[in-house]
Amino acid sequence: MSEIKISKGERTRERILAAALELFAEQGFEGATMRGIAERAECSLGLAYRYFRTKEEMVLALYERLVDELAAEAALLPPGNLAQRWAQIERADIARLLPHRATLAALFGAGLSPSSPTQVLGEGAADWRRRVHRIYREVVVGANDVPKGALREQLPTLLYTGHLLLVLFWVQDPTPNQKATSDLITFGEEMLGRMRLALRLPWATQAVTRIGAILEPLFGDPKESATPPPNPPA
Amino acid sequence: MSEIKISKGERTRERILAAALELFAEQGFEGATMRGIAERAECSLGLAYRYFRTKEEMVLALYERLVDELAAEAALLPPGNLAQRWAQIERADIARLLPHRATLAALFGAGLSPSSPTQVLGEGAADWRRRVHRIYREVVVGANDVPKGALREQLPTLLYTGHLLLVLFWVQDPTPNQKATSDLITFGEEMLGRMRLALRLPWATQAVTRIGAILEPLFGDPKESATPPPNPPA
DNA sequence: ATCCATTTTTGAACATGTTCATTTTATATC
DNA sequence: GATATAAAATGAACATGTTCAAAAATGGAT
Repeated sequence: MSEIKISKGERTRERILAAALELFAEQGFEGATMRGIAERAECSLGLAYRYFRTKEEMVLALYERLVDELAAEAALLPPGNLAQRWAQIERADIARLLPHRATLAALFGAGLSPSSPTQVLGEGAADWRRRVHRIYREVVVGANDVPKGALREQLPTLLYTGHLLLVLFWVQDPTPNQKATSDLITFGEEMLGRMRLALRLPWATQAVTRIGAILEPLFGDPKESATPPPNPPA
Repeated sequence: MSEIKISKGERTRERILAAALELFAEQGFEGATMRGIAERAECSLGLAYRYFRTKEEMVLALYERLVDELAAEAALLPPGNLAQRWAQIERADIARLLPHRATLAALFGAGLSPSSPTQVLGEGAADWRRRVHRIYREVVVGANDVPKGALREQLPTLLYTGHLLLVLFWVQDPTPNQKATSDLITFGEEMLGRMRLALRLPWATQAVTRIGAILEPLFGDPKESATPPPNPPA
């Protein structure tokens, strides 16, 4: 067998992660306890913390895996107009996330707290944020109806923002079968379909550029400009 | 003194809440401990839990107070076009929330988890969600440039959604002085200014109506349609 | 004043996320 | 093979959110 040497630690880490995801699926994020995870992984409590600094980091590991799958899907996307490509990938993504809805809800809860170490928009997540951004760049570049120019720079950021909002919405969506989310995708698809028409209006183009510029610092690398939200003294 | 009889419990509750807000401001949400709060309020740990079922509920109490202030601001809003009214109230709101940014971040973190008892979009928050919705209805109704018709029903929902997103964005905004948020408000103001022009396009009107319809179930009363996100077996 | 019911208050106990000093196991070096 | 260095693993201890049964204070009716 020509297998790459896989350290014992790697295998243990995998075992723990598997146990964690099982328990998350069975009992939800806060229902699953670290002790329970360790028990199912047949290891001690402390060991779990050797491989995952925190419970949330386990969800983050799941998310990274899901991002890889999303990238694979995007690569296989057939050519077409932007609306089709966008809708298809969003629908596929939502479907793929379905078994993990409750688990991801935890990420989109705690992960949105700026103080959390697993902050979705923080330092720790910068790498896969870049990766997702690249995915949407591909979605745009591969479309056959996207005008050239500055839009090519801003559109991926906009689509990425839309994606995050869509997932956030989906996690909260109380309608049966998350129909509202589905409707929202269809709606977005139609809107994107009218894009070329709308971009005839000069202020529409300008609007896209501006909102892209505003959004960018949030999704770019958090640099020295990053301000941890202090509580200014009253 | 013609004071309304105020029970001892009420006073204690107030004392605990004050202590909590102080500590939140000084040490952030998770920095502040329930024991610390109880100590500063000069009461026992258990007593704090008599008046607040959970730590998050204290933040919720703060938020309710802030919503009341927002309502007061809205009532004093001078007449004008929708764009002006909207921008003014958003700017005032953000400014008012500033001292509590880190504290509110906790709400917008944990509160977005569908499993949280203090869920922003859940049963417990339904009352003040209705209240905020009513505020935005006033903002719309009081504007002198809003066309009649279905829009009058959908616009408040849209503005409310925008408000939530804006606050969410603001809490995360890493730019110095939250400049990006400020830019976003200005941008929104200009867009609303072009509203009448845009609504000449029939599909634009239709778009607003549709997205309003999609969003409504999320902000309406959560009824039997509410589906707590289960983790379907893989 | 006395008694009773209600409200208020307490402090101990529990569950769970997290840390850490220590021990055990694997791996490389002689 | 013996030994030393690094990796892996342990379990006790800690901090904190939360619960709860019991005690203390309060207030009204007799």
